[in-house]
Amino acid sequence: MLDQADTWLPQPDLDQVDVGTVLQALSDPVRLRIVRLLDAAGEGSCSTLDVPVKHSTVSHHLRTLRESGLLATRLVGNTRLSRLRKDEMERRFPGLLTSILTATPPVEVLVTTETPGPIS
Amino acid sequence: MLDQADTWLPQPDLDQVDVGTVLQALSDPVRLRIVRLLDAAGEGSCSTLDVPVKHSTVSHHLRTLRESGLLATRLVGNTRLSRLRKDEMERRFPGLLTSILTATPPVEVLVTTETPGPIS
DNA sequence: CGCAATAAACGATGGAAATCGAACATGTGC
DNA sequence: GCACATGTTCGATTTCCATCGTTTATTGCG
Repeated sequence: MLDQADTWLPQPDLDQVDVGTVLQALSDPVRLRIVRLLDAAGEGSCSTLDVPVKHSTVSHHLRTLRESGLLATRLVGNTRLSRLRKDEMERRFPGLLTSILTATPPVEVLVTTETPGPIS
Repeated sequence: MLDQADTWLPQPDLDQVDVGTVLQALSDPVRLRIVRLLDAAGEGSCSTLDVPVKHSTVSHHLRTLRESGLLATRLVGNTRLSRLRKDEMERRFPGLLTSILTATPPVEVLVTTETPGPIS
């Protein structure tokens, strides 16, 4: 492993990835959290990601994210370090990932119903 | 025809909308198509949208999109014209809708699945 | 006042996906 | 070699949701 370059899991060419596939991958709350964690940490593995599901489920989500083009996974010994394909995603879908990662959480307000006009 | 202002269906305040909710709404292919059609046409109703599902299903999707903050629906007679809340979405999630609406379809590549043999 | 048109509300159903546990594979270190 | 840690894969289960047909409500029109 010392004198050898990293090996990577197969990943799709982003030119052949549809934006609907990416949105589908990001629609799951756990996967969205994984994406945010990876953006903050740079890299992460199945066991280091702090998500409220079991390891087998995390593995499934990481596979989904990788097959949708969002992640790149490199094999280091016994662990698999995944990272966001941020630059490539930015070239393929400019502004998409950035807008999601920089999105602020919703404002916590008690009374909410904005009704522009009377209904009945 | 009357001198009365339009009435609108209730819609959420975008400040209280989570980006995950929007991604969830956009993850469905039919809803993504509806969003694109509305972006192109400006406005549309349940019967004018060209989607491959029944009207009741379109109604359900329009409701989902409206409750996620993506659509505003105004009542005109017995029809309901929906439009994208594009400007508000741009302020709440800068770049998100734009990146999705301007996303190019995946590149169609001719892939030879056979082994690279001699060209006969 | 009926009648057609538009669309939402309702209930049911089929299929897809998330989740889990167990089994299996692989690499690490003693 | 053996025990342990890390992850994937498989099968089963369960939950969610897209879809549909029907019904209900409202509007517009004769």
